[in-house]
Amino acid sequence: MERKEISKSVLKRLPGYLSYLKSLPEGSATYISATALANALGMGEVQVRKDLAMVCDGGRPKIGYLRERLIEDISQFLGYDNTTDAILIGAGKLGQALLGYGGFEAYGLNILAAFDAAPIAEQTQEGKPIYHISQLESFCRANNVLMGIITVPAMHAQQVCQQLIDNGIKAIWNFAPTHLDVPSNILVQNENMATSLAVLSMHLQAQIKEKK
Amino acid sequence: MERKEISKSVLKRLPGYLSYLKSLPEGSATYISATALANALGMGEVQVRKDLAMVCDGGRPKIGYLRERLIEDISQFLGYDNTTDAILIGAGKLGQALLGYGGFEAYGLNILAAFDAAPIAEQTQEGKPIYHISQLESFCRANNVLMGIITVPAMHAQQVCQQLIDNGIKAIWNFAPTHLDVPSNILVQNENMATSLAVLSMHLQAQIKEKK
DNA sequence: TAGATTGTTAATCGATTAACAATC
DNA sequence: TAGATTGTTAATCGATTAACAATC
Repeated sequence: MERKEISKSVLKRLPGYLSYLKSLPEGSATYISATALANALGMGEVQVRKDLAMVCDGGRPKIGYLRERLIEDISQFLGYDNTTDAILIGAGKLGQALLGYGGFEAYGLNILAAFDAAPIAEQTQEGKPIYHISQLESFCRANNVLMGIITVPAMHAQQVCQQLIDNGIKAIWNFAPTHLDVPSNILVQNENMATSLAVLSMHLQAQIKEKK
Repeated sequence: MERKEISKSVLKRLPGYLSYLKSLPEGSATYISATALANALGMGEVQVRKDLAMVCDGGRPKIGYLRERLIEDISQFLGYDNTTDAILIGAGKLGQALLGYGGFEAYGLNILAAFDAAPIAEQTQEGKPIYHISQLESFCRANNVLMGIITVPAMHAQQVCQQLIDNGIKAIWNFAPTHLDVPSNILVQNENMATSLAVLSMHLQAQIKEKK
């Protein structure tokens, strides 16, 4: 398989295919067609086929794709098979919820530790260490961490972001509802609840109006 | 101002403008230009101008937009000024973090209560009630709730989703990492962590490869 | 063979960007 | 007036969809 340049829109759909494929019971058919996948996820079948073409080499006409193989290919493409170490800054409610969420391992994400300006405990219920923010530097150097998760209040996010970059972080998952200024080689992925809410409440407004 | 049809992409950018405008200190200039906004958020200025044109009626050439007015217009457009009531299903870690997060009020979202198949407490630390899932129906009827937040494990999400729809919910904020099948008049907004992670880890893979 | 499916090439659609006229 | 800015019209770009040939 030749690895072509992949667009962000395709990339964002891949986890959906993967999770659906994985959710199929053990005894399911060995092969699955793009048509079946598309129907299950409410998408166009051509789109599914094109997306799959990016990550695996070929289904078989009239039969479809080898399910197990497809799972493997997508997982590998998304890097789920080799884990990424990350640290989390801001051990508040949201931060602790993320620390406690066991599900990230399935995505190859391993949160090593949390940092906070005023740690309330030495570790979480699950045993993940919570350090004072002053330990950030030495920890990053020692563990060669590349991903940082920001769950501090918006007010402090930019400053924390800068600290992360200074310590070698290359990718930032930002839960703070604010824009972060970063150099072009650093990637910020905003988990923006406000954005989702905007879409939802616009839909409700339209529905309410319609009813009148 | 004539309310035109707004695209999702524009809609998703509006909260960003709003939060930046609100973050400006009290004593800031009365007017702000699209150019200034664009620079601050790292966007194209034409795009900002076009977006703003959707929600407010006109800035003044050479001067810009009235900052206060812009905040008001975007807030109103996004429906932040009239609150939406919501209920949350699944009072696990993530559910409780969302229940406890005070910031949603600023977005006009009011989570009335949580429901769970096995409630571990009668209410959260913050005093939000946690009911048994069997109470869902009567609660929805009594309070005319239109938005539901799903924070149950993926396995149960579709079933919970159906219950919500049966009880009159029109918009669903889905935190479960799974696809939900719904009728076309119901909106599902997926808060998909896997999607974000895919983008982030792809970036890291590219960086690591580059280094070699 | 007929039919279901894949994969590719072309057409469409929508969103972003560029160019420019209008305004203060 | 000159220059900064707005808002609009046209061009570009990218992604989705449609049409179709290839395959088993």
